[in-house]
Amino acid sequence: MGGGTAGGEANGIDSRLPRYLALRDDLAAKIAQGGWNFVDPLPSEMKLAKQYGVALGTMRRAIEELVREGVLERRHGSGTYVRRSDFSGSLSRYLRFRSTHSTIAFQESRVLSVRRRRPNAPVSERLGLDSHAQAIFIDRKRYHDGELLVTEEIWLQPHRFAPLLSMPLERVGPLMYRTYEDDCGQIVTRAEESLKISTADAELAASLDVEPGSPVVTIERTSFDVAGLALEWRRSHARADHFEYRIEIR
Amino acid sequence: MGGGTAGGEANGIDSRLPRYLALRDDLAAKIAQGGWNFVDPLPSEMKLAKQYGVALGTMRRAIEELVREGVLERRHGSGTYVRRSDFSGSLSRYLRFRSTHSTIAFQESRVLSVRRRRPNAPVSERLGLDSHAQAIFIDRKRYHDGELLVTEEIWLQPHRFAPLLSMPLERVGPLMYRTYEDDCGQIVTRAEESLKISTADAELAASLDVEPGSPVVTIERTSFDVAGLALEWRRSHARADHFEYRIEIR
DNA sequence: TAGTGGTCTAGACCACCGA
DNA sequence: CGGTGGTCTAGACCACTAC
Repeated sequence: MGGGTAGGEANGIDSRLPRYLALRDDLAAKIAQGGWNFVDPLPSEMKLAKQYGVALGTMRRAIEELVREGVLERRHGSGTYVRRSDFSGSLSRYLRFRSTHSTIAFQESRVLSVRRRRPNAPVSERLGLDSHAQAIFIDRKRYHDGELLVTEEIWLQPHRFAPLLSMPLERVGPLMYRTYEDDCGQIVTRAEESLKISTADAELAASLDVEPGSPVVTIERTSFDVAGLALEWRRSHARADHFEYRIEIR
Repeated sequence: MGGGTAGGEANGIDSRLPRYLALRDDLAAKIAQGGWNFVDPLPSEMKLAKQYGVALGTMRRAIEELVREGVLERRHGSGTYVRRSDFSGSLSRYLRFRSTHSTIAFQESRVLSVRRRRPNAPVSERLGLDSHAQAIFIDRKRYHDGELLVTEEIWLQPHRFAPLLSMPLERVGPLMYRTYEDDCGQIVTRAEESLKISTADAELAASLDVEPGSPVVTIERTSFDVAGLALEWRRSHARADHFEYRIEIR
């Protein structure tokens, strides 16, 4: 049958979206729920198309969406896989701390605590939690050449990241997003980041080991999963010296 | 005929690329040369497909590439157009200067000079110029509420931006990318940006009207056209107070 | 109402991977 | 070699825009 005149669906999450978008959402939901792992391929395009009762091209387009979003990965003669995000990167990809001369990434990361804690209103709102609900809170510091460069507070969806509470602290860092994937099955696909310059008050100055009044970079980030749920909110304070931020604009 | 077995091409720029990519490059080149304007639509997909001797779907895919890159824009019942870049935006989209309380974009921009000038080696290299060649140099300042917040040096490809040399200064700003399009026919489609924090030396402090030693944000950017040529390199120094940078990571 | 882009189908051949 | 994704075709109907 040609055109949008539906045939025999039944399982679409959505209603008046184009089929390929409904399919995209359906696949996204399944991925967010851990329906497929990182090592085995999804069913082939052909199988998925038949399973959903759509043409191959339509299924391909749905998959293409998720590939563009960095959620899926195609390997030519092999199959389509859930992507192990090098997104873990964003920071490591975009942030660099210049060690005197050369440009080197972070060296050490230390997680000071992981516990349940009630966030304040703005954080609570960003995570879409009830105002009195608890979240998971992580306190973390980053060093380079033994020098403390970044302090971070990280707030997480309480239900999705419960496994972190019972892990030894050393195992939580240093690659948070990797830990999210491996131990909690949560995949971050998108984030919003904002960067400001401020000066260190006494407390921050002490914890970053700089003079009070020194410039400090504050980065706030909200990270989302495939389905658009805010998984994490974090705020990082970084020493402004040795700091560089790179980005590509399209 | 099915499959990649070519039919009757002849005009493709490229050889062993998929057809839709060769088409993309061909269209891109035509756009970069000003082959189509902003107000009239390109020939319809059907016409283009016939003109190039490919199937409609193949031509659509080529166009889709350029749409994703922000070069073309589709308007449903109307046609496909060369996009007037709101990229002009990157700054206005990502950069915000917080005026005490509210978040407002730039207000005023003043171009101090536009002239030929020989860039130093790093800039020269970024623009892909001979080491002794001249470029076009622009000196610019930006104000908000009468307060000077940004000073900028802008270096441009000498041949492509010659029209700027004979324009009244007031007409050059404040929307540079728009000027590039309207008066020079140059469309920026991509940019790389890097951001650092430094402290103002005497000269910079004077020109930004802050105390020497105050924190200053330095943003360096290289901008490219559809074909991948570096059109512009610029460096901006901004007062760190009232400064915010927002970005989405994908 | 004519023409444009948007969605969907069905089926072909090619290029690559892994057993 | 069989199976997977990658490219390409040809043609249908839908949704929108502009006249």
